[in-house]
Amino acid sequence: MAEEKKSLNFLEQIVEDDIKAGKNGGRIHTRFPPEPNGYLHIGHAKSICLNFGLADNYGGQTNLRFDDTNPVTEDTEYVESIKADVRWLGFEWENELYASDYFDQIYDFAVTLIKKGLAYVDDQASDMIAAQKGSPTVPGEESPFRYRTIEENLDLFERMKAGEFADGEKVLRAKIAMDHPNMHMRDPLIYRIKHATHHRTGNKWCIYPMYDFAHGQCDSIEEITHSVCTLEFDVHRPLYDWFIEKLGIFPSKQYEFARLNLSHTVMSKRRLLQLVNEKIVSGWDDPRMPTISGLRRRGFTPASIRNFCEKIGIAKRDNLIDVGVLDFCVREDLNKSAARVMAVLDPLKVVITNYPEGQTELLSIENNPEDIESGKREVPFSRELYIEREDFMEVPAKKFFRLGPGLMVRLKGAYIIQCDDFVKDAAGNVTEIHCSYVPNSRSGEDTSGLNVKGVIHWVSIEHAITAEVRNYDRLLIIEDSSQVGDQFKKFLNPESLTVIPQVFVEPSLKDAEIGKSVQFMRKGYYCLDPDTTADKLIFNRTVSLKDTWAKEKNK
RNA sequence: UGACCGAUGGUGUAAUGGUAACACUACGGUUUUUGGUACCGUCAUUCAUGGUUCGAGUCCAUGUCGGUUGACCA
Repeated sequence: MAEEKKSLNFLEQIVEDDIKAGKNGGRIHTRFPPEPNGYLHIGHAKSICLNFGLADNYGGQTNLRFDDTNPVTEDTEYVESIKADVRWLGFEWENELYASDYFDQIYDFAVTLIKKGLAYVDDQASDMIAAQKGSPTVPGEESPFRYRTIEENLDLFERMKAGEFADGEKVLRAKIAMDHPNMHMRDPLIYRIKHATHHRTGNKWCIYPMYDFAHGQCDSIEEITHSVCTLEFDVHRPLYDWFIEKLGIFPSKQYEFARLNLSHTVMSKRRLLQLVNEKIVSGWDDPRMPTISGLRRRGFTPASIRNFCEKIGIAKRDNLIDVGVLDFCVREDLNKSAARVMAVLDPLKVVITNYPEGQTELLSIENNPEDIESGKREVPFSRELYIEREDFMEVPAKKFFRLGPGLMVRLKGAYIIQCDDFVKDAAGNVTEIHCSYVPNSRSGEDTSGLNVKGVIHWVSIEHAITAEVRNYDRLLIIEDSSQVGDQFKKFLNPESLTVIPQVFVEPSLKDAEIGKSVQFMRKGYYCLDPDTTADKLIFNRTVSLKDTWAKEKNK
């Protein structure tokens, strides 16, 4: 019995060590903690797969917890989209929770801190507080309000809660050390006044805890064992631990991993929002967006995204993953499942001169050579066809295995044809080509003995239906958007969306379902966009097929 | 210029002191009624220097480079 040793990432290692040491009775409990102020993106998918995966693999549970401590920016619209996206990715949470569920408890935690002399109300304006913070190399100064009595702090904090003060008039701060080398430990703000309506608690509260005084407390209340977050929270960990220790509550532990950076796109919520607000994209679900909803509309499958997250790994060093990896994952998945169909995107008319006028025959073509179970469909063939313009060359290049004067190709699932002649317009463009077919070369019953190298796709003009095609490509022309900051808009790819208003597709596509992926043979994977109407089919390109001829051609 | 984190092929991720591996990309080739898929092959003395050790990618020290961190955001 060959024992295959699966290599562990550093978090799995920690979890296994903890289980071995009997920590928390061997219990594993993680959480995915989005703030409901934006849509989920592929970076969140990495975190979702990590948190749910860790729990799944070690018999644990995962909570979905909305980090809703800032009523000004948060909304239920986002809550709903986040839930839908997590489910679509294939995960089911143990408990649906909200930081706002714990506002009473967190308030009590603050009171506890005040009573221990570890928190105080500061009356200063934010710029004053900021000035007193000092800098990484210069110690901060203590607030003149730092040594108020416990009674006074208790009274003031209660009156903050009661709504006696305006926004910004007072804050509650933890009393740690103004000369701490870690800036986050210099008496951080833990409560602020915001007279705003919260999406869940309405107007019950006018004070709200800050992230640092909410996240770890929620983790602790839920007895989360492994609180996994991204690297930038590393510097918050001493504070995370400080609150838990001073409060004497369940000791959740925080661990940090490197967030996903994807090439040729932007990932920060702020920049994605900018693309939406400035109408550079059509919305959060624009197929060019790295959002889960954008990827879904683009035609990515949940399995392809999960595989992607598995493939890129978990570590602590900064990384930049090439979008090509995502392309690979979706091709890998769709290759097995997507039905093959024929679509001509850039038509060139072909007349089969020796095929009877008015005759039609139905050819039976397999739906997917990778999946015999998928069966066959009937495709109509007739005298006049469209083929792809790029499949004909007036003066064929070396190694061009398609049509040109005197050259032969197989029409996929049909006959072998030979190009006899072509017609040009006044401008010198080829407008149609004349071919003759080999009657005994019909696919599956070929007795011609001919062996042609090229196989091309086609549609019967008489039977074809039309559709709009939206070809998507990478959002940016540069790999690493982190190097250009807010200048990223200067590097938008003008070809991130190319619309082809009218293409010709085989009639079976009349019954295409929204969101279902198909392969346009020799072109790429496409899926029907929700913008589709009764009289207009719209297909999004998920990803093109690999094209080694494109490379050969450019040699 | 403080604190913290990191450094392994073009890109990611492994190797848990004992022969540097896997995937993607790229480049060759085989198969193919998709120039797709599948399959085969090619591409590395682990940032530098010193130390510990029989043995170091791994441990220690110093340096270099990169990242994070100073919102009444999370």
